[in-house]
Amino acid sequence: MVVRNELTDDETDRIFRALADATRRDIVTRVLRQEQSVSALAGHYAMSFAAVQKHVAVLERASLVTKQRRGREQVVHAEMSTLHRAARLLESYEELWHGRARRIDDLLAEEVPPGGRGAE
Amino acid sequence: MVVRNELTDDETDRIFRALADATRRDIVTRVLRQEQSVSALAGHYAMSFAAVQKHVAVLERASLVTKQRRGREQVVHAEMSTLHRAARLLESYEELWHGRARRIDDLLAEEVPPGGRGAE
DNA sequence: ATTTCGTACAACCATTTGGTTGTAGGTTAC
DNA sequence: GTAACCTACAACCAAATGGTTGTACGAAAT
Repeated sequence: MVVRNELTDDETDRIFRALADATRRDIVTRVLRQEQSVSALAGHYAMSFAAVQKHVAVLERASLVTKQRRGREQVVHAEMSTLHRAARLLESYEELWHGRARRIDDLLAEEVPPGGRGAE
Repeated sequence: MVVRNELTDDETDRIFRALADATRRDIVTRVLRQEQSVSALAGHYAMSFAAVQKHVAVLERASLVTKQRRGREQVVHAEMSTLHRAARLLESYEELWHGRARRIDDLLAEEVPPGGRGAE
C-alpha cells in the first residue's frame, strides 16, 4: 500500500476536527495506551453508549483509530501514522516560522518588490 | 508572566477546532510567513470580508493569532507559542504510544518533584 | 467636510455537531 | 433455544458553525 505523506485538506479537516473534542482526545489516549472495545471505552464516560460509538466513528473517519472485530466485540486501536502526520504538519508550521527571519532580511534588502498586490 | 505549558481542555478544543478548516490553516500559514492586515488576507479568498473576519476571530479566540492596530488596519500575526504547544501535545501522544508497553504508573510516581520543571 | 477604506457587529440562514432514545442484528453464555 | 451482551443505525433535537447581507464607526485621503 502506498502511503502518501501529505494530507489532503479534507483529511486534515477530519483529523483536527476529531481532535477538537475532549472526549475523543481521551479515547485516543486510552487506546494509545491499550486497545479497548467500544463498550469498555463507553464505560468511562457519562454519556450513552451510542454517543461514544459516534465519537469512535468520528475518529475512525479521521483515520485516527481503526476497529477490529474480536468475537462479539469491536476492538479499537490507535492509528499512529495519522497522529504522526498531524504532528508533522504542525511542525512544518513551526519550520515555516523559523524561516521567516530570512525572508525579513530579503524584504529589508529589496523594499517591496513591484507588483506585490496582484498575484495568487 | 507565568507560561503554563499544558493546555486546558477548552483551549485545546479551540485550537484544534480552529485548525480544522482549510481557510483558517491557510490564514495561519500566510501570517506565519508574514503578518498581514485582515483586508489583505480577505483579498486572497473567494468569500466575503466578514467571513474572513470571522475566521480570524476563531483563530484569535484559539490564541493562534493576535491582532494589532496599525493606523486604520488591524495587523494579524501568528502566535507561535500556541502552535508550538499544540505540536507538543501531539508529540506527547506519540511518546505515549512508544512507551505503552511500560507501566505508566511508575513514571507518574517519579515525575514532577515540586518546582521541578516549572516555567519556560 | 466628504468620501473612502478597514473594521466591527448584528441578524439571518442552511448545515453540521453532539447528544438522546429506540430498534434490530449478531455472538457468546446458560 | 433463550437470555444477555456488544454493536449498528435511524430518528430526533438543541446548539454551534460557516456563510451571507446590512449597518455603523473611526481613521485617512481628497
